[in-house]
Amino acid sequence: MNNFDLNKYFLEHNLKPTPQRLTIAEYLLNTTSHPTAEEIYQAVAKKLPMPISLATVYNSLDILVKVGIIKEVFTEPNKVRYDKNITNHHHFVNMQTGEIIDVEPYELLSEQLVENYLLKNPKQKFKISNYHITFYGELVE
Amino acid sequence: MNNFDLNKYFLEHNLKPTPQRLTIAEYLLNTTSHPTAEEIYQAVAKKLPMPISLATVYNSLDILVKVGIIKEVFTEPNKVRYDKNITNHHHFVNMQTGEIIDVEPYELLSEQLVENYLLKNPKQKFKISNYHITFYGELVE
DNA sequence: ATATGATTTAGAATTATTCTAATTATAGAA
DNA sequence: TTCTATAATTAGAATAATTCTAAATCATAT
Ligand SMILES: [Mn+2]
Ligand SMILES: [Mn+2]
Ligand SMILES: [Zn+2]
Ligand SMILES: [Zn+2]
Repeated sequence: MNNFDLNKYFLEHNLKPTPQRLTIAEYLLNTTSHPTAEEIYQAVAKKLPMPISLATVYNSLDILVKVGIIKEVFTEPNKVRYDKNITNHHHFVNMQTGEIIDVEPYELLSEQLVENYLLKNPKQKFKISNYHITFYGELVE
Repeated sequence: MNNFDLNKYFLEHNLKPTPQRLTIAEYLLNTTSHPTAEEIYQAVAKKLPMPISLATVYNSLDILVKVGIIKEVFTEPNKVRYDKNITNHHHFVNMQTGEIIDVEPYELLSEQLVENYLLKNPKQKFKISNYHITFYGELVE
């Protein structure tokens, strides 16, 4: 999504495309990392001509989550990260660096997985609406 | 694990079986819920004859995690929960109540899952040492 | 131009957690 | 037994992430 689309997208969702919101969204859409609010605040503060407050960063992120441009991810204790990748996907945490890498879902397995968990845990009837896998490990080679 | 075992277990791991630690461990071992430090603090304070400090709860929980009597679970933003179930397992979050229920792993699928994720994401070579699934949904019937 | 509501802001407040430094408990040496 | 070293606990301060509050600014429609 480029700047033009972003502006349009905001208007379509009845969101004022303010410089703060646009810069935050643009920053997220141009990174594959999964930054925290603080990291976003630091980066966006440098780009904007006017000062920005951390409250605005949190407000904007909440709004962007609500309209569905971004997602929140919880992979670590006491830290929320934000993700431009809004498709269903999973995360690999590099235990050496802390880096979080997107992992594509495997639909065939996905169906099997949910089915089998339903069978395997018969005591309570779950209706699973979604699930998220966090992989932990390291990169090799 | 009963009280006697617990005492023995502590000694075997060079941990003084203090009333605070024993009461915290005992509380966790007798619940299937996944309580927070604050919930544990409240419960344990009632049981102990002497007062206990929240710092001791956090200290003791860290130690119990380190020796492997309990595990930490992260299913929600900005909240760590503690789990007596130290086997590899997953969690189902009841989105209506917030309740967290253990979900048994399905080993056959598990192997397939890891294998396939390795195949499906060939750009970077992951060495997956473990993974955790959080299911979201509701209970039916 | 003016009014109105939306947005942003600085800073206070809150929540979860960790740190600090003093106090208490305990086990082993004398 | 007393002494002593070390471990454990404590209250409260500090920190980190987030949310709240209430005032200031901005934008839009009259
Ligand atoms: Mn939020
Ligand atoms: Mn901890
Ligand atoms: Zn992602
Ligand atoms: Zn569990």
